[in-house]
Order: sequence, then structure tokens, then C-alpha cells
Amino acid sequence: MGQFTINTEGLPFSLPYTLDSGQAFRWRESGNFWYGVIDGGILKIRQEEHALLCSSSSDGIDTQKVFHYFALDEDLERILASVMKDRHITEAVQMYYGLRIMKQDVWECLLSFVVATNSNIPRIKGMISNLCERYGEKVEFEGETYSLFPGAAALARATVTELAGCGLGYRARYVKSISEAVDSGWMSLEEIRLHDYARAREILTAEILGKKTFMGIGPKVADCVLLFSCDKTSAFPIDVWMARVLARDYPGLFDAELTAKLASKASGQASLSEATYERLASAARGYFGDYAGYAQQYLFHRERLKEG
DNA sequence: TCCCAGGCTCAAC
DNA sequence: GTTGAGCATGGG
Repeated sequence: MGQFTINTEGLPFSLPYTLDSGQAFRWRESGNFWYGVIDGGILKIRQEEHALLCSSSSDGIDTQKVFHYFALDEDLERILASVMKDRHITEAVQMYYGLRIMKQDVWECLLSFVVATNSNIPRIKGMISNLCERYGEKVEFEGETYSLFPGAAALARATVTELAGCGLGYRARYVKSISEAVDSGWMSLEEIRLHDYARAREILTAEILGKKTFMGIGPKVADCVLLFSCDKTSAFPIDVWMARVLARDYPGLFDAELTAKLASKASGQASLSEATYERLASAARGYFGDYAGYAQQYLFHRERLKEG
């Protein structure tokens, strides 16, 4: 039950670019305000010239929490300067200046991107919304009822059929087994967060006897989770949109063989093998540096909006 | 109606 | 190790 204002003078930040760039799927805009869930409570937020006007459903959500969630404590100017290596990324940065990589909850981020595979953003929002409405705790705020993101225990209790009923399709069994792994403590998301990028990614995509430890988590999902919720800013997720950008604007980064595989991925004809994905992402990380993930997000956002 | 989507799994080479 | 089919579903 708090209202507070955050002074953002001299702090490059765009709330709409950040919330609408495909890194989080639960924020909703209504009447000049954005509504979302942070830390088990509701946050209502609007950006003005030099301030963020905030209201929240709980006292736990304060200036410090909001600052951290939107990564306002990061030196964006320095970060962007470090990735502006060419005219393509420079143009994207200029167009969407102020877009930040949020620091999301790991569990919500992991489930969201597992569910996101081979789907599109509007539909992803629908699937996640269904999961929240059916399995999430309810919170009252300003006379309306909001649903929190369901915990691992609640989803582990659901049957695969029930989960599929949320529109998840074949992803339902991935959600079920990952929920069970987290609920039982077999998979520790907080521990994964503590490792460096390479090790964390190794754990997420590990295999036992030639089979995935956690079904539904491939290299791309892992990169999204690491970038958006584990502070691994060098992670460079490559989906069809990014394959398109790389094939068209960055052919010089890869040899002929990799460029050809990028092109077939970009046109939806084939998906990338784990080894190919790693070669591509590694080249991109090497080129853009420690904040390659920021470059990726600006390029992704621009590419997606080109369609209109 | 058809095509596509913040890909992944699994069998077959 | 690489490749290719199959996958559930709904938005455009």
C-alpha cells in the first residue's frame, strides 16, 4: 500500500521500450499506467519526464526494489557505448535508447521461455496469463484481482492434461517436469544464478546418459534465462528474428558454412543444432563483448517492430 | 485457409 | 556429430 516517486533525472530509461521488448510477458498497459507483478505484489507505474510514478500493493515494493528490477543502477550510457561497434547496432540503440535489460524473477523467467518455444509473443502472453489465472495466488489492488505467477509446487501438482489446457500444447510436459525438479529441490535456480555464464548454461542444458536433464531447456531458452534473470549480460539469445538480423547485417562475423545455417534458420527451414548455436552465439559474444545481451535486445526489438 | 512463431526432442544417418 | 521430421496451438 505505497505510493512513491522515483527521480530519474539524468538517468537514461524508457519504460515502454523496456516492458514491450519481448523480455517479459506479463506487463499490461492501461490508462497511461503499466501494471505488473514484482516480488509477489502489484506495481503500477508511469513514466514522466524526469520521474517514475509508482503505486504498489505492498510496502515491500519500494524505490530500491523498483530500481533493481529495472536495472536502473546499471550505467546504461557506458554499457551502450561498449556495444556500439557498427552502424546497425548504433542505429538500433539510437531508435530505442533507454531500453534496459530487466532483472526478472528466475522461476518466472525460466517457465516463460520454456513455454515460449516455437510460438509467438501474443500467444506466449496468453499461455502465461492462463497459467497465472488458474494456478497463481490472488492479490487485490485498487479494487481489482490480480494473479501472481504460480509457484513450482502448484504447477507440479497439476496434471499434464490440465497444463495443456492452458494452451501449452506439447510444452505441458516440459512445464510439469521442470516444476517437479524445482519443487523437489533437485534443481536449484538460486544456485545456478551464482555460477558464471558458462557454468550456469552448462547446468541448465546438461545431459545424463545422452538425455537432457531438464527437458524443454535448449541453448536459446538457457540464454534468455541467463540474460533476463541471472545477470549474465553477455548471453546472446538467437531466435529466428536474431538469425535474420545476423544473416543480413553481420555476415562478416561468420564463415560461409555458419552464414548458410543462419540463413536457413532465418527462413524457418531448419533449427540450429546445439553446436551450431554455440558457434554463432560465441562469435556474437566475442564481437559485442561483456554486454552483448544488450546489443541483442536492441537488435531484436528493432527487427520485430519492422514488421509493423 | 495457410503460414508462422524468443525451438526442442528424438530417431536415423 | 549432423540432419530432418514432428510437434500443439492460436495469431495474423
